[in-house]
Amino acid sequence: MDIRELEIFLVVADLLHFGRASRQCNLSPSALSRTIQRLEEELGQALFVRDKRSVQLTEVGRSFHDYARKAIQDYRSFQVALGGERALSGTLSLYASITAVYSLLPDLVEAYRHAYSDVQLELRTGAAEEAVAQVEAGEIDIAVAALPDRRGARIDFLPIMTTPLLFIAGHQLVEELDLLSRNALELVSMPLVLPQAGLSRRRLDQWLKKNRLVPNISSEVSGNEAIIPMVHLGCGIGIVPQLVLERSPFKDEVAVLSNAPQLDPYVVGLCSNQRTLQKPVVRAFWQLAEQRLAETQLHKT
Amino acid sequence: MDIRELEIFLVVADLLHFGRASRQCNLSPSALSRTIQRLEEELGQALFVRDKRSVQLTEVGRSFHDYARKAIQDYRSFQVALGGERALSGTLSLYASITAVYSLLPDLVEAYRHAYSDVQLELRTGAAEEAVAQVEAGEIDIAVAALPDRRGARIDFLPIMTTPLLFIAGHQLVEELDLLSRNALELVSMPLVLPQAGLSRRRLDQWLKKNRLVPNISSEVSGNEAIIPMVHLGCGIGIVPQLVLERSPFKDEVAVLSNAPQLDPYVVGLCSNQRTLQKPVVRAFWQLAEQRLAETQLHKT
DNA sequence: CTCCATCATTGCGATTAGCGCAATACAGTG
DNA sequence: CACTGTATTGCGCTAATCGCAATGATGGAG
Repeated sequence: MDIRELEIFLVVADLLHFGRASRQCNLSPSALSRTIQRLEEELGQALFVRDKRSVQLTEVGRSFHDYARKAIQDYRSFQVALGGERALSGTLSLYASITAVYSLLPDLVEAYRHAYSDVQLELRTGAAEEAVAQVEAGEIDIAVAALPDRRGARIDFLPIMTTPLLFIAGHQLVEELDLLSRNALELVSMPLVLPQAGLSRRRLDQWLKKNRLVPNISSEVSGNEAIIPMVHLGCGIGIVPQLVLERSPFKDEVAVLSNAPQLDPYVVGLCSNQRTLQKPVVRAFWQLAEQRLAETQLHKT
Repeated sequence: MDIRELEIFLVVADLLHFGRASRQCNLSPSALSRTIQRLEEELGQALFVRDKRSVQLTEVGRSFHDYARKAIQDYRSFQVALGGERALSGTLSLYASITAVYSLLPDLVEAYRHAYSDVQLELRTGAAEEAVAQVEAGEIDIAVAALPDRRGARIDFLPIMTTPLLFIAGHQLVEELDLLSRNALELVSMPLVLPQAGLSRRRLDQWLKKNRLVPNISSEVSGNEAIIPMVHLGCGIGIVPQLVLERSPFKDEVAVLSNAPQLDPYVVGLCSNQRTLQKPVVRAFWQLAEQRLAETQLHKT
């Protein structure tokens, strides 16, 4: 009977759907199922009736829902009261992909430093791919990076913004190959400049596989930022997140191909493992981000 | 942050002594120390000041004490409310040594059946030694037996009563060897009837070792109950818990040797492992026993 | 002053619990 | 009847937790 298990229960009780709940909790379906089983065994009462097709709360489940909400509430209040007593101190280690350093980080870090000036910050930059691994290993408290498709265990993500994946080409190449009048399938047969690995590469590979195409790769580079100069040099068509393009000094030297395949957008956000996320210094950063996110959402509507 | 960890914290906060707290929690000192460390890390604040010679609560520790007590209270209330909604049902498996079946069990079982008549009881009897093993293996919910000196991990005990270990001999033997006028050291040099294993055997072995004596074992039997007839037959001096002697049909046929070594008394009580003790059916039995125990204590005073 | 007892902590090996993956069971659908 | 969607279960693996033994530090006894 753990705070985390209570939270998991609340999600299931809210959604009444194990699969969706498991995704929301960043948990495999089996783990979620067994978590609920554990709770039910510990209480000696069933919390849900699984009706082969639907999930409903039992009477006991409803009582437990009240209890769980209150218990979590109490715990959070206590944590807040604790934070009020003493200013946070310690070290917060951040890891950010270059993409993220340009976009999200300044805002967040400024706000954090303003609120918790006693916390010493440690910022490391590197490839987005590495970020998740660092978080999993506990080397880093929070990574600010693109969210991978597949999430490891005990990792929490906080999506902050999305940015579309754009196909770009140098102006000269656009004219040479008459790129603007071609359809998506034709475009991806042109010479491509791709990252060796990473999310956008996987997205393209998925799309190619779905359409049974083999890419014509003119060059592979590491890192999204490096793609843009390569494209500028006319090596081929590149794929970059809009966010990266906007911050690039070459952004006016390349053209965006609007007649390109629609890949799923890049999602950028925070990434931390659930264990270190318990640390107050870390949780504060996370909650600050959530807060700013909520404000932004409100602002939009 | 687990209910159990909160309880552990409360014990430490109450006793302000890690060693004693660890014994009260049936935990090794190291495990207890690390449990507190975990809590402190999770909260990001120290709960105790370890002053090289004394342990004191910090300010945060006092707040946490309030929180923990309330959280446990809430949980217990919820469990009670749960129990109120539906009568307990299921199976409770008990294991009792013969000694215990005669003494403690009738009271407890009757009270339990009266309170929770829907629970199906399963009673197995056997050697006291085996009881703890069965509990550890999870084969049995609760054992009613003598408490072993060394307790395994994750096992909870509830001492209910103590009974002294008595040296007994057949009347004929008392006269033959003039037992009543001999001192303790001489007595244990006489032929002895001992259980092959078990607590009373270990107690005697300890005493012998301390006094650098080698026993003169006339016969070894299994089980305390069997000792009495053997003693009655004049095989030698036996050692039995008073409780066993009282219930024995031979109790008038043997004499108690008051001039014998004083061994630590037998402690009889409940034994369960902390995991199955979470099951409501099991916890109910345990709490019922605690309740009756408290009433008895009150009665005495 | 030295030796010893006490007490919290830490290193280490072993055990347990919790997770993800893949397979399974089962009901509704095209 | 194949197929999809959904919860569960078998299994291997990793991480958490425990007990034992050693450590370090401290105050009291001889």
